[in-house]
Amino acid sequence: MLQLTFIRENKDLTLAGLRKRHFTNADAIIEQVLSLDQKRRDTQRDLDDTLARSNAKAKEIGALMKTGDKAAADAAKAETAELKVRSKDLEEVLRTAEQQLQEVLVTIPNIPHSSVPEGRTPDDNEVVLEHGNKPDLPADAQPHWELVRKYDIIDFELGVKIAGAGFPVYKGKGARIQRALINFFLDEALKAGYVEVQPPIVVNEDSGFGTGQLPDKEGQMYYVTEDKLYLIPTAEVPITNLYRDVILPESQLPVRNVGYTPCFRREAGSWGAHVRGLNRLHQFDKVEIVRIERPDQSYAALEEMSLHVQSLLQKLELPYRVLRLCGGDMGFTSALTYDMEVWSAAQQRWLEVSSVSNFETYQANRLKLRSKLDGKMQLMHTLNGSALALPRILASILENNQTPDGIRIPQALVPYCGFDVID
RNA sequence: AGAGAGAUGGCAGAGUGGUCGAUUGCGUCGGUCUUGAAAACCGAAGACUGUAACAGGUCCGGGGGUUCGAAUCCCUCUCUCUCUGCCA
Repeated sequence: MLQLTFIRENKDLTLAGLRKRHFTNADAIIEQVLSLDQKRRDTQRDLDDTLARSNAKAKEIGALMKTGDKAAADAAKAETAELKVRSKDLEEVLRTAEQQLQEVLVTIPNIPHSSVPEGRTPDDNEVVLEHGNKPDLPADAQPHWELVRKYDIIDFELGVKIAGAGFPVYKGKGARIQRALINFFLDEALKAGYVEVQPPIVVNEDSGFGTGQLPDKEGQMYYVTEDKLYLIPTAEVPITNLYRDVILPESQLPVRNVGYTPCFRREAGSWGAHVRGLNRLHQFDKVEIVRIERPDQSYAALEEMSLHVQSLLQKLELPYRVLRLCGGDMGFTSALTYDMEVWSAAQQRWLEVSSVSNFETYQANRLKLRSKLDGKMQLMHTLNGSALALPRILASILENNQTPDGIRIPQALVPYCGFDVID
């Protein structure tokens, strides 16, 4: 959520940012925010004034009671009735204004960083760099959904029986390579200075709101109605919310956490031609890195996270590219996002395996995540990134490394797998 | 799941209708002392809102109520603890 004072003091900047996002109705909505804010503050002042007079009267009555002047006390009591009615009314007006303001504010996305490219669709994203050589596969190379059947390492039909489409069953070396990838990613993060956490994989409504999934992406999450809990779509939600309503001592900054969790996404209405096999699932595994930074350090941290993710891809010997998302393609809460995509040789397409974002104070404002720096209380910057999401990594490893004798496991992963080929 | 107890500042823990934003202890920070540290002593310190700055307002788990006045009384929700039951 944007800060009200920021909008108030930087109206033009705000509008320019929203335009970059191709956010419709920006002018009208900002006008509405400003007028509601004005009303809120005027009412607040009236109310405060009324309450101040009530408080004074109450004190006066207390003093009169003490001296035993009952008649004077009763007279003073009579004077409070009007103040009471007035403050009740004003409270109601104030509550309504605050509520309306909140309702509008949560519909406004984050302001893009100045380096975010102009653009409307994924085609407008900027390719920052490409790394590695795309392998030349023989003509009879198979996509991963054929390969997993051939080597019997993932069973999609069995998953349908147990749960439904999009819930695969990993078997044998398929299960072991999943476990290997998770451990590899976690170990690499530990080496880079991250502290491992194991959060709950369900969250309450406050948590969903804190990181921005609610109320915006309600339909994207599985919901357990009986207990009012959401299955997490990413570990970003529980891990970042560890710091909700927290004032971090300066000595604890920066915070670096890494966590492995399964992730659940309903993906309602997004099933189509491009989602075969592992390309899009309802349940998948992911290792996530989360950081909390001083505002002046957050963009350096973002670059560091990007390099960390790239180092993982390099160790896995996967060709990849890094995109800087354009204004129209960025997530609602982000100020700057890098997407990492690996080359999937048999499908002949790039697959997104990581998204690394700086949210600046957007999440922190909802979370009330602050720190006192240089004697001033201020919102911290939150960042997160996948490091990494498993299914598409696996898809790419399977496709890129297929040989007539089986699938070669990347060297870095062999110690974790305990085998060097799937055959 | 049943019965009972409880929720107060970073933590511990007072406060049961009126100068209580809240005693005290520990912890934290600053100072004195010391070559330095510890100890001792002295002092400082909540958050939000608001103002040009003061002032003012709000906050004792959440919400509502009684009262001129609520941390304190009433209702309700949530959570925690203890005992019993069940269970990885």
